[in-house]
Amino acid sequence: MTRRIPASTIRRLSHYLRSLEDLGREGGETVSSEELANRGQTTAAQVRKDLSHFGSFGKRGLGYRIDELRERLRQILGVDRVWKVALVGAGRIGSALFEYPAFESRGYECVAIVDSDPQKIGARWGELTVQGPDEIERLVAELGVELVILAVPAQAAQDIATRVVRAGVKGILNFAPIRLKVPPTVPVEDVNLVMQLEALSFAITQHGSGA
Amino acid sequence: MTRRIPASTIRRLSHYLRSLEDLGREGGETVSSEELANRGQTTAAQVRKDLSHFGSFGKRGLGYRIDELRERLRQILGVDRVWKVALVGAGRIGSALFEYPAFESRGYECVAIVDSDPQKIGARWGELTVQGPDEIERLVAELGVELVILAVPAQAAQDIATRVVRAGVKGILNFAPIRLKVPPTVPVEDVNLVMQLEALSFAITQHGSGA
DNA sequence: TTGTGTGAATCCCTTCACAGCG
DNA sequence: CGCTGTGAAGGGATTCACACAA
Repeated sequence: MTRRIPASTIRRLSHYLRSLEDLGREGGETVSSEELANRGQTTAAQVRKDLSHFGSFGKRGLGYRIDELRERLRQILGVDRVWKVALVGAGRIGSALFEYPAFESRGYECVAIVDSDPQKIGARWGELTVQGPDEIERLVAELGVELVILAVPAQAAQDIATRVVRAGVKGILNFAPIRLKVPPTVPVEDVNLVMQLEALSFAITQHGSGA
Repeated sequence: MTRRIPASTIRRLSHYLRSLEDLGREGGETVSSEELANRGQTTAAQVRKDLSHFGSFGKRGLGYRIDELRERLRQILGVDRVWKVALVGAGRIGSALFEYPAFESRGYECVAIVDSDPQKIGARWGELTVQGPDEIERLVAELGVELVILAVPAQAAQDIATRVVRAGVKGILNFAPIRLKVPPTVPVEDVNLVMQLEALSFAITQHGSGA
């Protein structure tokens, strides 16, 4: 049904959904593409074009009904349901994510925590107990884990990735600074803070010397 | 000197620099654009085009000298020096970043930590002491802070951003889920994990229904 | 009149192809 | 030869502009 959608469009859709929330207006009211555009860094035409890829659910002369648009965006992004997530790596990054409130409120439920450090195995994190790495396959299968957040050191990441994919995981949010080799059917999102810092230092350096 | 460089190019340059490191070869040897391409998700032509924006420092018939290319990439990205960073927000994310080893090894030096929680103020983190938010302007000025990592709750983020920019900060790595309003001369990089999770759930959802 | 939906035009990034240098 | 550097061609995403519906 949907054509090939570029990643930039998805990022914007995610942004529109966020914008709807802090709009401070009732669900029955409407928003215009113009308004949505002002909240992201984009244009009204871009908003309409983005949405038009998925059907036409705006009202001419009025705009988009907020609750309708929200529901539609949730469907498109696939967040109109709960995703079961396993956290692999119970270090600093792992614990930061575990406590991250936006996480659960957006429909991502952490159902398992795994770490290889014997000191951590058995520890209670809220309702969960940290499990050893041997348990991964069983946990994925028994709990129906669909997403894995991979927050382990680089040298351990590929092995874990291979194993969880084989166990049936459908997507990976990867914090390890390596390019994971997984089948093309399993999407991987890389979180790369060094890259983002370098984008900053580049922008600053260019700005100074360029102008 | 340099033209308008798209963000995608910068991301790739950052990647090339990383690839040079885990190439496991001496600095005096050479790499071809082909090899570099195989390590990123790109093509040989793309590598050459990316590099050509900044001059021609490859040798025809041979490739690029590794140490020369590394030095050049560092210059381009602005990481051929140490950047002084202040960490604002000493919560989970903050502590994760503080401990992140890649951080310091890439030339980003954390020179100050700030938090508004009275329980945290005064705590020792390595060589540093957590400071109160009133100190921000003074710290930025006295320590010559150039980058700020903003890891505070959304409602506090804009205020901090405005203040550190006024105090002379040149760039911000923003973990708060809002779009910061800052002058166009101050680049902001947003770290948005929810967006990345949504990109995953979109990809998985589409994959299942589309094919 | 207002604001959507959408072909057409534009712009920009990527890829191609090859001249040219080592 | 081998591999870079780069104009030219190609493809995709953004922007424009306007018909049309409420």
